[in-house]
Amino acid sequence: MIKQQILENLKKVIKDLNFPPTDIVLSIPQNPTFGDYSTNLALQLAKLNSRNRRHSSLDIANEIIERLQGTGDPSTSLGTGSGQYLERVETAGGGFINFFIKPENLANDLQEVLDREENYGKSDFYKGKKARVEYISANPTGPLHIGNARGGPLGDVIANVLAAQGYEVLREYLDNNVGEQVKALGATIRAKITGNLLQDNQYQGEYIDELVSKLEIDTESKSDEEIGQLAVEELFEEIMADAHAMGIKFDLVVHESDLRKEAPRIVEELKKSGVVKEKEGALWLAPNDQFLKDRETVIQKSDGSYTYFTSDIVYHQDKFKSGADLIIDVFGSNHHGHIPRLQAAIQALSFDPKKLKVVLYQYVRVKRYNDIVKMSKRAGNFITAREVLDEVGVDAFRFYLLRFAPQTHIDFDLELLKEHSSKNPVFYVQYAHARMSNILVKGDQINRADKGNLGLLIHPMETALIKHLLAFPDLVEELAGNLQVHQLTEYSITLADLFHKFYESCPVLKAESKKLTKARLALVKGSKITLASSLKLLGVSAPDKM
RNA sequence: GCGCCCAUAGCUUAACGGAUAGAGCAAGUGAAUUCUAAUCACUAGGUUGGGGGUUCGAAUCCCUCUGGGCGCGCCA
Repeated sequence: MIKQQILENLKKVIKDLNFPPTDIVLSIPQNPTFGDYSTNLALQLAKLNSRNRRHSSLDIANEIIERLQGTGDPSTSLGTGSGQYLERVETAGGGFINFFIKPENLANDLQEVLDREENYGKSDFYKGKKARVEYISANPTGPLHIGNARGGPLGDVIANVLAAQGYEVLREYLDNNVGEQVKALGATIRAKITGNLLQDNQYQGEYIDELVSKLEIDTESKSDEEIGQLAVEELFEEIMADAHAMGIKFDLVVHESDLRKEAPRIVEELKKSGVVKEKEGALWLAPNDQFLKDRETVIQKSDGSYTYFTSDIVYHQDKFKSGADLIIDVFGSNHHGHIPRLQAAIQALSFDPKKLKVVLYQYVRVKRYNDIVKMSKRAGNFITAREVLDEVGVDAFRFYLLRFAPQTHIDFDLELLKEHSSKNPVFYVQYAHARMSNILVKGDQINRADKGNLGLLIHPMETALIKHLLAFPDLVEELAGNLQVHQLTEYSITLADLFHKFYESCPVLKAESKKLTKARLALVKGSKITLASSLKLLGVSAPDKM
């Protein structure tokens, strides 16, 4: 691959020139007049290289270029003579180094995509490493609502990306099936059945009525807690069904009722670490951390029972004990206060808190006639994930929620929902895939005596498309590190865009020559491989017809 | 009061500290002897909430103000 060779040569050159080692970024500039690949290396070196301040970034850039030109070996040389890869290298913008690659050489790199087929974009970089990804983990006191449904596709795609990079991934869900909330739900249902007036702090909403008719509970013989447990079991099943409808399956479901059994043990362990103190008859996690000093948290209540926090410490200890190298929690933003405490507990138990990465997402807000709908399970005014899912379909649902960085506050316009679904860019992307499939099916039927030559793909639209295809493996690798998986939607939209443009300007089956048809078919195939891979990571279908 | 997140075109939003801030929707003008018009080309739309600072370079980092979301010890 040309990009890798340029990187290697740059690395060698900065070593030869005695510059300090630095990460070299070789990116595809948005503006093609800045070359096929570009690096800001000289600008970075000028900053690092204070002892050599007489060198401006432009001087450094020219020095690097001069050295590159002289590397000699034709196969990897950056010389611009015949048989070599580069058309030219130039400096611009005060120190950027811009590489212009001969289009036919760039086109030959397409072979890599064709050879790897559905494995394109996968790597075994993290082979032997284990990752655990927890997501959704919604309270089973009501149906999954659209606000926190965002965590589903998000966690799912993070897991997909990690798996594509070689991690052995465990997808897991925590079912909070015990605690005060369960009693409160039980009390609500009892009140409904017995006809007593609902007090404050009880649950409302139609789903309560549905539960009442579905469960047929005998209120005489059962406590609030027992009633609540029945309800929570039912709701858990519904949440799992909703997750399934979103294309999500879990490898492991952990019930908090099981974690609570280990609560006494974990309290003892924390005591031994010296981070527990007794106050007002309860036990508190009180780590020696300035930031957490006034945020002590109860781990055992004065009545001897335990809290969710205690369960979560047990849970995370299990995750660490299982030998996971990477632990990811996808949480709604309202959990942010929980995180430093959890990290403190992990530290107290002598595990490495750096292995835990928390992805916080903001709740999706729903607008109805320009008003933001406040969503609360207790108030019963939420919009369920299922309503939206049934309305727009799973592909549009996932793609929409995955398009934006998790920390952004999405405002979802409910009244434009239907229209929104047909305008969702997912269809633009899927249409591109259908076009690719269609061309390949037809292309299969024509006589292709000539062997294709990828070097014929030198139209600017072809070059732009090829460059984008070649960037895919780097993207997936990067996402496994930074978890910014929304970039995959961006990538697939751009790929579709480039393909549609290529389609308009470069006839495939009706190209000037059979050879060109063959080469273009290869490009269509490479595009299809790459687009299908990115859609697969997103959990969105790649239709052959639309 | 303290803490976390956000503010980019009319709307929804993108952009490892990089070059002329990029898309889609909505608006306007075009494209059918053509591999799928769920497409393409073009037009219009921006002082990246305000003000300072750091930097060769800031939507991005720091400070501050404004406006919104979320959270803050016996809920989960």
